[in-house]
Amino acid sequence: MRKPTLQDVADRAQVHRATASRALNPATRSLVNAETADRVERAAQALGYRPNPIARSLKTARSASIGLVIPDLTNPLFPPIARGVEDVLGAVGYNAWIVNTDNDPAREAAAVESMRSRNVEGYVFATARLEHPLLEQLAAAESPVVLVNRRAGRSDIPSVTADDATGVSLAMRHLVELGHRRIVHLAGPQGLSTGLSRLRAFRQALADHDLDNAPERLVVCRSFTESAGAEAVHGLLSAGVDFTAVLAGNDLLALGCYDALGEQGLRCPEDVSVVGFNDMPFIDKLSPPLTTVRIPHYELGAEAARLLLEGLNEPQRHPRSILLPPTLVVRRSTAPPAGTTTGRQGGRAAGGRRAATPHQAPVRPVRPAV
Amino acid sequence: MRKPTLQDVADRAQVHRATASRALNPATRSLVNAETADRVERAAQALGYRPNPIARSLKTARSASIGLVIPDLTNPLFPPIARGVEDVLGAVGYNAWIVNTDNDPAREAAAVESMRSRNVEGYVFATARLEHPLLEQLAAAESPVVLVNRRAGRSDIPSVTADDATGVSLAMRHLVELGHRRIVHLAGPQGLSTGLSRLRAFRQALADHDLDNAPERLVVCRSFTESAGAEAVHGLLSAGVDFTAVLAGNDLLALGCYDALGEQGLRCPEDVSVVGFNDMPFIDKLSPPLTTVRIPHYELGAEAARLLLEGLNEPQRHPRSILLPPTLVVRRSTAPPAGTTTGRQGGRAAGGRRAATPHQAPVRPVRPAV
DNA sequence: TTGAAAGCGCTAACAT
DNA sequence: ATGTTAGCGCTTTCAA
Repeated sequence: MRKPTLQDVADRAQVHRATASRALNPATRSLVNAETADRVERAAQALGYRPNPIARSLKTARSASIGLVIPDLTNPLFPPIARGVEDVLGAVGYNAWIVNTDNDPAREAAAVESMRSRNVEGYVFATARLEHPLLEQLAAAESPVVLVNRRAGRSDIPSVTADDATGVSLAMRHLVELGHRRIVHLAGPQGLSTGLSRLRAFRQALADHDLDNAPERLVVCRSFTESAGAEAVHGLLSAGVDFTAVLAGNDLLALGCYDALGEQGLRCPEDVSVVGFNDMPFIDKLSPPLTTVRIPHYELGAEAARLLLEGLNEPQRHPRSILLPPTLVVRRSTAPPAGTTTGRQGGRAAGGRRAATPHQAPVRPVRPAV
Repeated sequence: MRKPTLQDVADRAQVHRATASRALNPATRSLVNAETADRVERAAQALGYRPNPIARSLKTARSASIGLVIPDLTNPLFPPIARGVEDVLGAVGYNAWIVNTDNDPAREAAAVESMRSRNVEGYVFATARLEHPLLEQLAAAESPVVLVNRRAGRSDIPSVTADDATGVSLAMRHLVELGHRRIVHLAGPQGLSTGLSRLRAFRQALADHDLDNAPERLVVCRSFTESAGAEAVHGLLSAGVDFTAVLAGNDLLALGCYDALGEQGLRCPEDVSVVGFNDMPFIDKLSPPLTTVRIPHYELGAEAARLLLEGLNEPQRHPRSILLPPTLVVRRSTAPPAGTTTGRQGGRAAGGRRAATPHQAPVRPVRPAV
């Protein structure tokens, strides 16, 4: 039994296949006599007819699908974004074609070309760098593109990102209210909007709280990875930098921070408080559970998909970018610095969805070792 | 500048487009005069010609892509499998179309139909259940299908899975050598091959080591989730079941086990040893780091892709299934049971790639509370 | 070895 | 309101 085509349906309904096409397409159904349309409908039903999207795509140059470009699916950040994108698209009959670039521009370009040749109607990029020729090129060609999680340098490409400034501000307020004054920032790569904006917000927070902007308490890491975080903290400790808390540019850097502190015999939070960024899956299972700025990744993906669909439907509409509010999730990796007589509750300031109940660490006059 | 078509290339090379097609297709290139072929090649190069896969697919009913059906991308088990599949496929110019089913047969069926209509050439399923009508149906229709991670009840569908029997055996030997005699198994759902085969292997191991097959020390969980694991252990504890170690059906169940033990004030490994299954990302960051049976998920995916490609190229070949060997990764969640005078090294027995160095827990006569 | 012709299944001008 | 016609870009008989 060959798969029925539109011609088969038309034959059975005794109409021309063009009529059958119109009857079956919701957008053109009104052009055809209701009775005829019904007949076609029933014929299609009876035959189990399913339109062939390949043929349709060849004709229309559309595909009901978009490309989702991510660095690497095995980075736990991205699956929730992908699900958000897919769930929104799926609701309107669209699909997402996922590609991993491993941060390789050549792979990215190849993937985009491959998707383009398959008539994807737009792209969601989670790989944006501040300098990003391919994105510039797509934007110049007016390809529908939405950035998610990170932005590009030219700000006229629509994006959906977390409000890093607010996130950093919440985290810093929390630390300051606990009594910390010497806070290190492990900044992410400055070629990424997330790395840059969090660093800027850190500087702003230092100013807001009248804290020293000591250059030695800032480390720009080469990547958002556990090993880069560990390396950074080892460097700080061996340089004898004085600090009681670390604001990590993301959770993986915080993880590396845990590793390095552990190796040096320093305890968290008794000796050093640590705050992460993202609240990635299972990060609450660390010991101690990590205080972190939660970013709603699923919603980021969902909003990005909505923005892209909007762009597809109303191409002339002015591009928008969306900032989603992060929240601080206070867990047990933050506590008053050693030497503090009373830990002050950081609760209200935290703004997190969970109550802020900093672990009351035994007060011990420990300093990061030289 | 319109995208160049084959006709444009043919015009430039002064040949008919059929000739151009032959020249550009490696498989048919030998049919055409070498010089002519070269001319076509250069024309294509000059124009930046890229074949249109949609048109090709409409004509040939092939697509150079396959469907990858997984339950949920946000389960950390699956991204490595997906990468393994994609990397192998990518090397031969194939793509994978990833769909999430959320374990919903209706979604799965819809997804498969959607992929089929897009001419995918085969499927890798990571969602196999022992009873799986859709898989039976695809197998009956001789659609190229390879199962990964889990198998179906009918064993004639090719699959790539871990050798669970060996994995369980390694884990049980490790526990027994540490001195455990009363070991609980948190079994996964018995409708999944992983749940079933690990349970069977557990029973076998009890027999091999002359341990009591006490029914109260077996809990079949409704799902492979943290909450199911916690529930199971709460049940055991409130029923007063006597045990010193837990073999969890997977890492998430082990995680739930940690939660429940913690809530009851029991410590791991001092009071109860725990072994997981999978060695999923970041599971080594738990406190204590989880001893677990490592399954090579990336390789599972890679092998599945190879098997599928093989099936596409040699459809008549007899179906094979592949078992990949797991290894035991001994970390700090396993130790001699309380009351043991000397912890025996379980090293050689473990068979893991890391040396087995069980944490020497202080010996305290603690029992799971009633 | 190459060209001619047909057609994969569908949609959209255009005509009636 | 429906049918006619043409064609999306490619591959593959068939004929020369």
